[in-house]
Amino acid sequence: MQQDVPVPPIYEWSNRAGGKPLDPQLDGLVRDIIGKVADKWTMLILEALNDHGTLRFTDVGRKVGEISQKMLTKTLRQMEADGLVHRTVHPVIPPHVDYSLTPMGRSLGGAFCGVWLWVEEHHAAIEASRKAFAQRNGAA
Amino acid sequence: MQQDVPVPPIYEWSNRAGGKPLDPQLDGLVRDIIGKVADKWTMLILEALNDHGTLRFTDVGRKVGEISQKMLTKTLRQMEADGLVHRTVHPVIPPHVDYSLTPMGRSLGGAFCGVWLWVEEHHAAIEASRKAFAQRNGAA
DNA sequence: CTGGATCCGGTTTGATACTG
DNA sequence: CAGTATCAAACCGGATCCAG
Repeated sequence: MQQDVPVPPIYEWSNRAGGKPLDPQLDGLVRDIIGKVADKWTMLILEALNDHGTLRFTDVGRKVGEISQKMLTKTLRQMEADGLVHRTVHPVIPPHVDYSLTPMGRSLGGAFCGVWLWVEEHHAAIEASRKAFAQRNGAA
Repeated sequence: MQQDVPVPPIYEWSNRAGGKPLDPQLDGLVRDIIGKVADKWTMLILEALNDHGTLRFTDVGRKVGEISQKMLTKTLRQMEADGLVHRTVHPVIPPHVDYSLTPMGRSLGGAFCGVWLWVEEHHAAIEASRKAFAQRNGAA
């Protein structure tokens, strides 16, 4: 494990699934959450809302970029069920629905911050690695 | 590895996609990386390797849990191409292949640490939120 | 043991059309 | 505008066979 991590008292990540027997039920839940949270659209929507505070349905899609309204709806609903986003329906015509992050959603955004920074930092290295890999294999 | 990228001080997350015009190409790459990195299996494998240092093919699958051999192979290959894992083939019989994280892979593990902690912290709240949501909707 | 290749069924996703 | 309904395509996973 990494030893240069100055995070002794807190729950160590190596502790989580190290060799420790977790409740199979809890493990299942955690796994399920990971599966949903570690989702491309979830991350992008999370970021869009974290950035802009409150957005309407269509605007979320615009900020996210290339997303079908089906996935937008589905992901938004999932996030709402998980308590990550708050959905406000204004009963007017035409319909007006606002989405914003809940405090929990914002905290998840903060947790993902490290990942975003990582991507920013390493995208060049990844690109290089991919090229090298393609050459090693594809162009044997 | 990573280079002299002109990443000023600390890239603020709200700064990343705030209203700043990024290179569309760079944005596409970042989006692609997010799509791969924010993957259930990638995260799980990353954790397994981060935990155990070096694992053989079959052992990675065992540590990850419920993963098909197809997905294991596929994800491992992708991670290798991206420079996250190092694949060592020992030319013996029977074959022996070791997988371990590269420095970049370990750093990604560190970046995800915050997400793991977040899940540990909030899984109960999520569960509660889901129940409440189900009741608001399903059991109207 | 470590995979690649393939068939096959179930799930997810995307594009499009339609509604209130 | 904010979705839902529908159909087709892509993907995932299991099982199996095969090769080194």
